[in-house]
Amino acid sequence: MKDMQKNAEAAAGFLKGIASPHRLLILCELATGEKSVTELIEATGMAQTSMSQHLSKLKEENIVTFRRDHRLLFYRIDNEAVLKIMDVLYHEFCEEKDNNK
Amino acid sequence: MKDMQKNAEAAAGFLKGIASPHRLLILCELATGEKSVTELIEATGMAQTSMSQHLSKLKEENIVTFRRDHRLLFYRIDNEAVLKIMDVLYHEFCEEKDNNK
DNA sequence: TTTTCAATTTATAATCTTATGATATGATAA
DNA sequence: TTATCATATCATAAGATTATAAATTGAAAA
Repeated sequence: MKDMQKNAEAAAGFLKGIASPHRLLILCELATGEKSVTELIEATGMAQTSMSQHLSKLKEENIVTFRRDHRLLFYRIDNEAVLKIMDVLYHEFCEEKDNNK
Repeated sequence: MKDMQKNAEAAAGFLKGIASPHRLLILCELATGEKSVTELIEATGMAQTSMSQHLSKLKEENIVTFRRDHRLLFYRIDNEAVLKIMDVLYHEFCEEKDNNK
């Protein structure tokens, strides 16, 4: 069982896929359901090119997929592990702040 | 509740702390209990300077702490969230492989 | 068909990350 | 005290990531 090295590389690649403030923000938006690229841009205030690049990275790591509806591309989260990790992150970095508000 | 930006940055910083094959390997070693830097170097085959830098990054993100015993520094995981995420990663990137082996 | 709209791709410069080698520190054994 | 062991820090070059601007694609409306 010395694929630990290989496993670590795969896991690290996956983590790098989500280890960015912009991509986490995108994922938070998608957590409530699929959204078009335009909607994501409006919701996050990111530049269009930047959004495209971040979505492309999320696709590369098999974290999101999309479907086309007319001119619009609708992205959605397609990864169980990411949902679990977002849950952990929510408790660690978002929930506490609500309480002592 | 528009600290989403702030929360995303904090969470991304934390994720970057573990999003490295080397640091994941270190964390796997520490998952079985505390270890000295020398033990970690032997177990992972990493260079001494590199190990020191990675441990330093893990300290920065409050993922590990250490205690001194004579000349040796013993590091250990000191973060619940990281343990939960490692559990998710294990199921996603390690467990499957055992089965179809 | 041509134009327009939604999105991607390409190119590039700025910034981060990482590995490596050299030096420094701090604790202890000689 | 000095030498040695365990570890950290510093400096630097190579590589990866990111933001931005410009050009490109593909679908559909005119």
